[in-house]
Amino acid sequence: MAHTPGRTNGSKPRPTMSDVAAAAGVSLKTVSRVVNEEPGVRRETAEIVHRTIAQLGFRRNDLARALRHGRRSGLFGLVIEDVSNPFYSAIARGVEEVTRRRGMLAIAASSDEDGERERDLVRLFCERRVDGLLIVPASADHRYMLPELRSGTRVVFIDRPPGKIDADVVLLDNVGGARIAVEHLIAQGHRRIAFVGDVSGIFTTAERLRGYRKTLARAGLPPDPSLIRLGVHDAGAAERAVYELLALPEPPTALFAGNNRITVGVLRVLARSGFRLALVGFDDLELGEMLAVPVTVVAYDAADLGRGAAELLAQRLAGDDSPPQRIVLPTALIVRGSGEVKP
Amino acid sequence: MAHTPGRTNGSKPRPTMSDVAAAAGVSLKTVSRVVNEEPGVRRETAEIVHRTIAQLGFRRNDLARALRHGRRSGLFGLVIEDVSNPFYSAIARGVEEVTRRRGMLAIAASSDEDGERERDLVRLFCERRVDGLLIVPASADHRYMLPELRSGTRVVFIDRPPGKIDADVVLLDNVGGARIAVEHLIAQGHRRIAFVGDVSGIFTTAERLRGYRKTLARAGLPPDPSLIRLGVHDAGAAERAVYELLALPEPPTALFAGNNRITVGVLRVLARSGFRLALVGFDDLELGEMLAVPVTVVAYDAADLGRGAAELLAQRLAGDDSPPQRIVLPTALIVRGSGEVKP
DNA sequence: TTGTACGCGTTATCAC
DNA sequence: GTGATAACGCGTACAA
Repeated sequence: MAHTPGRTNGSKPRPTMSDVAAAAGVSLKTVSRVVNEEPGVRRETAEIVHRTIAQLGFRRNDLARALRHGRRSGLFGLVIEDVSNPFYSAIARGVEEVTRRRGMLAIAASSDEDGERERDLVRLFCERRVDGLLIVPASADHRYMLPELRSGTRVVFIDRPPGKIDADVVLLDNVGGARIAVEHLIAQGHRRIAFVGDVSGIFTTAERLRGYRKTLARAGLPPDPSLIRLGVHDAGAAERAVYELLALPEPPTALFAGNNRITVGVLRVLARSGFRLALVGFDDLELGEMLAVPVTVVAYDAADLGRGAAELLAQRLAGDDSPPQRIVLPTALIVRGSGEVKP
Repeated sequence: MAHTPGRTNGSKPRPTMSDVAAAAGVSLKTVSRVVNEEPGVRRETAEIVHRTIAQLGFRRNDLARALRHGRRSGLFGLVIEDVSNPFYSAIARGVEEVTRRRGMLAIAASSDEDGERERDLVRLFCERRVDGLLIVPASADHRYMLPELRSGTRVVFIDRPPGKIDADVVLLDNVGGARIAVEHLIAQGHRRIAFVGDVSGIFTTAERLRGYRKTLARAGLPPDPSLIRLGVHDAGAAERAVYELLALPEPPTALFAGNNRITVGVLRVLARSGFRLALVGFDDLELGEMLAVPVTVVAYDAADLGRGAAELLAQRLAGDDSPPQRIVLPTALIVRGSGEVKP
């Protein structure tokens, strides 16, 4: 028996339009017309074709369809950090809402914050001829995709701007979010407010730090470098950072956590040690109101990031060639208790 | 200017193998050999071709590639209830781990628990000629996909068995999970244990209810229908159900929650009302240990569902034609406090 | 080692 | 209304 890679078992090959045409006693083109609901086919002829299609279990082959010159594949490629992370899966959901409305589909994959993996995925997606790319950047230099862009593949970046190329991007208002967080803590009477963040090379960290500094300055509070802890990558590191801060000669009375992982670390310390420390975190937490320490956070609609980016991408594919846009989505403070502790 | 749907702006069309061949001064087949790393090309020739490819920004077209008879598309189609739900996105992550290892990709989409949407997605996926389907069923009758199966598209079901067809499925040990939950509550001295679950038509609800009943019976505890509340679809409904239970002449002293949404509803009541009620929930909750009421749950690795199903699917595509399998993944009790309240 | 001819399943063109 | 035929970009078989 010959090796037929497509069919492992005794399955019949998929019927094609030709098969349908032969069985129905019409021409290939007539079947095509019926399948694509084009005009110019008599009712009865269409009837026969429809019956034959149902009988044979014919399914149009979108691969062959897209092969035709100039045709779109109807596919978006989505590169996110981790498909199973709620923040990113919310983005995926937002993208799906847009693709669904347009009868398209999206392929999502995880870069795991690895620039090389990001490039691999972009290559894979382009080999599949996705119409457009949606990327949460993991790499710092996106010139590698210039050839793709020249070939007509459009790209919109999400949550962080691209590196060394100019392209559309949909961002959060990181500076504004940091501002409302810090202003809230100042309004509670705090003067020594710490910031714990991820590595400063990450765009969102840098922006949130900028907002933190600017707000302190505007309030006339002196900056204190010992109150800033960067390079904190997970909840465990955040716990250690908090203990260090609390061990200072003049410890902070309030803390602004740069993302949800850090917030979790801080909460663990607060729950365990019983320290009184005001806390506002960036990113909402699921069940935030049901935690032992109900947590006050800077929140936003992550799905909106995906929706906005996908819609912008669709607009580009529809022919919009205006200069690259930078869309900034708002953030809001959700008050739950942890941020209202007095100094 | 003519309407060219593929290129909206002044972008060059993608170079093809022919373009590369022409530019490099070799034949199309030579380029093909180089691209696919086939033997039979001289070093220098390959060099030239590689250079030309880089220069032109050529990318192999996987659509055309898959069109060749018997070739695979290298695509899995994943139908889940909601891409942004942590339970399902964990499954997606598990699937991705398998596809990544094999150089494949997965298209995921949400059925939103709508049987018709599930069928639409299966149709879309088949039109794209995915090699296989991974489905968390939303519909009750899967005979509609028999034609696809006959054509060689393989399918593995996840979390719930298919309806009216025989096929591979990867499940959780729902009965066993219910058993350890109820046994745990019995061991704490409880005699009146309530069950709150979703509609009984859902496989997982029915199985967990079965495990609940069986365990009570084996322990010699009399069944009490008033302690069973079904058709509870969200956290709000769960809250109401709990209040009803607590208002009974002989209220329960313990409660087994059929899924995470219900657990959340119960927790809300407990946090607000201060009632003493032991609780074990099916499905883990994020930050379960940091909640005001640290919650004892029946947990499992959702990613394993996806991994297991995707691996089974790959095995089928590799030629395994043994009878349909039913893989059951274990569950485990995570003790955190809410389940250890005495009667 | 390299090249030619053809087929994959579909759509577009243009004839009937 | 309907149908023959040529693309689309690539892989296979076979010839050179």
